Amino acid sequence: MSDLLGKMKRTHTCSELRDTNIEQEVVLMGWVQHRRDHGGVIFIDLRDRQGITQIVFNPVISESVHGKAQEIRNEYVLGVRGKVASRPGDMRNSNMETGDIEILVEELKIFSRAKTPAFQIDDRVETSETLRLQYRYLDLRRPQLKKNILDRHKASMAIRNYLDSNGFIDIETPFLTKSTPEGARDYLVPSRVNPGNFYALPQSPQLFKQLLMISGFDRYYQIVKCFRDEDLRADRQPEFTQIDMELSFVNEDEIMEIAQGLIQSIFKQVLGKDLTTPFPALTYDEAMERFGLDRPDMRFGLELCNVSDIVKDANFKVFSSVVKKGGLVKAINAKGCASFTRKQIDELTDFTAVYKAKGLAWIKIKEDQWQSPIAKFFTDDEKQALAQRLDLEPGDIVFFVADQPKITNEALGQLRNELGRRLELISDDVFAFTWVTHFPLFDYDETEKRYQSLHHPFTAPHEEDIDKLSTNPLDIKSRAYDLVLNGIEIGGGSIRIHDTYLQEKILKCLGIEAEEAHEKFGFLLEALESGAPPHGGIAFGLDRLMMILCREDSIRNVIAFPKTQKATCPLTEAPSRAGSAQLQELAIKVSRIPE
RNA sequence: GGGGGUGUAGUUCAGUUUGGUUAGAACGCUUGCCUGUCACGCAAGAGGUCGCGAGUUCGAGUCUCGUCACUCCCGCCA
Repeated sequence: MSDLLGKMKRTHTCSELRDTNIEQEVVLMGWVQHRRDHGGVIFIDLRDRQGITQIVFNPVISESVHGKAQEIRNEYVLGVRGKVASRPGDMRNSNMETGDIEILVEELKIFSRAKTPAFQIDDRVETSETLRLQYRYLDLRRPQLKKNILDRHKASMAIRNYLDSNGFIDIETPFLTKSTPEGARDYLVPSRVNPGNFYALPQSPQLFKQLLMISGFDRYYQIVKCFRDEDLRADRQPEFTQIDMELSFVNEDEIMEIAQGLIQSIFKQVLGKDLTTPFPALTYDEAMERFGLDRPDMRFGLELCNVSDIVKDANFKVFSSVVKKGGLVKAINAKGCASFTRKQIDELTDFTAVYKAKGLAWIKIKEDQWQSPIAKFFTDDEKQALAQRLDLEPGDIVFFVADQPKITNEALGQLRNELGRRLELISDDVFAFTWVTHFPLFDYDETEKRYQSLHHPFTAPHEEDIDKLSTNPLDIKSRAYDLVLNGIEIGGGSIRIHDTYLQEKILKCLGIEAEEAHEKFGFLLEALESGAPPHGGIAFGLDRLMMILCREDSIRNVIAFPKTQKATCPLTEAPSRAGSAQLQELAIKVSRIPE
């Protein structure tokens, strides 16, 4: 039988007692982290959310309490009353915050006995993902995961305080709603009272926050769950959290300034780190040109270099024919890496093949010659031009990818990141932010033969580009911006279209007919006609941001109850089959549910 | 949908290349001893469907095929 709490009242946490508390009578409550039974005296590390304090059971103080303490095992939940005692000099533990003191226990309550845990509650012992998720409540007792969750709370408070003091209003938007016109698959929820009809869980509160602008709540925010039924990744969960904001009567500069302040405030509160603002900004075109990706990791150099013009007439047909077909030949000079082995080069070739590059050409620059399978194809003039453009010096190795622009940029951009990792140019302690602006408004979907919004169809184009709608839509730049941190997109937003006429033109360009538009989000179009302020916003992925702040490499480690890669929860065993009575009530034909 | 990695004691792993007697280690757990430890120490002990299924073989943790789970990536998705 367990002891009850009774009149026992916790006076302190396990992190706060110090030398100054000596002789005080205190009551601590918590879990047993370790026990060290010396036959006579028993030491126990008592753990709670805040920390660990050593408690001591000594038969000299109480024979009966010491006897009872012999039963104690790891993870038992205890309440102890006793006196704070100083630890004599060499018995102090400088590794513990509370290492100068200990509690001499006079009264012991065992609130709860615990089975031997499925894994040790200790960061030093790695455990499989399944087991961690199945016993998530034990996993959350471990220091690192606990710290991540507490840091997330700090971030959450920083966000609320900052946005509140900047005039933002926290407004909840519905989870049971209608499909939002963004790319991802929706999670559907059947409606019992409307048989055969479904709600969609929101992929983001996009339409609602625009409606709130039209309502006049000129600064809105929400820390809000969003849902996307797509395959998972280390940085993607089917339900994730956004810091969602929308503002009226502002342009992108103001939004970016406020967003920077928010990030600054989060870093200050969570890490105590002062970030310098404004963050640097790149246009999309510049990011693609220099880094090959729209989310460049700015912690290191190794920039990409376009050499298409130099090799366009080269005897090396792989290069020249690509250029003639409108492709791109770009290169990275890995300074001082001419010592790369054949094996290393092969690994890098395989690496770029993942991103569809057909090959990875290379040249090692030696003192007197170029060592390379392709060097012989270049004239002396071409070699000289390459050497100058790429700043080639003896000891360098330069990698080339030649392909359609999309593939060249992606493959070489990813290779750049890989080289950064391999050459250890990337530090966890550096936080390199950059804005990426002037995204294309559309891209072209080859399979569906039509234009698609890169962001979403409510993103405003730059004013000077509007007349390209009828001539060259792919040249239109949008008023969208992403915030990139260490090569990871942590947020993005845009100025929205607040003009019905322009909105209709854009929808037409996207091939969305009036009828279809009306059916999908007619309510927004109608609202735009009811007095819409100029407005725009931004949303940050809180999980990704916390992942970087906590130096984790998976967002699962900053989410209390995440899902596996198959989108299941080993703890609750969700998703699970529904009973046929339940399905019948929802008017879902049971016979069509696969066994 | 596709490619890679992993799966052996409660946990983390070794053993698989080259099939061969009773499958090991560390931590954890149990019991005993121990009054100053702090990942206490010492001694003894328990603990195995080698993910699952089939096949090859005199013989499979080890080879083959299938399958499941976890994970990383491509596709997909901001």
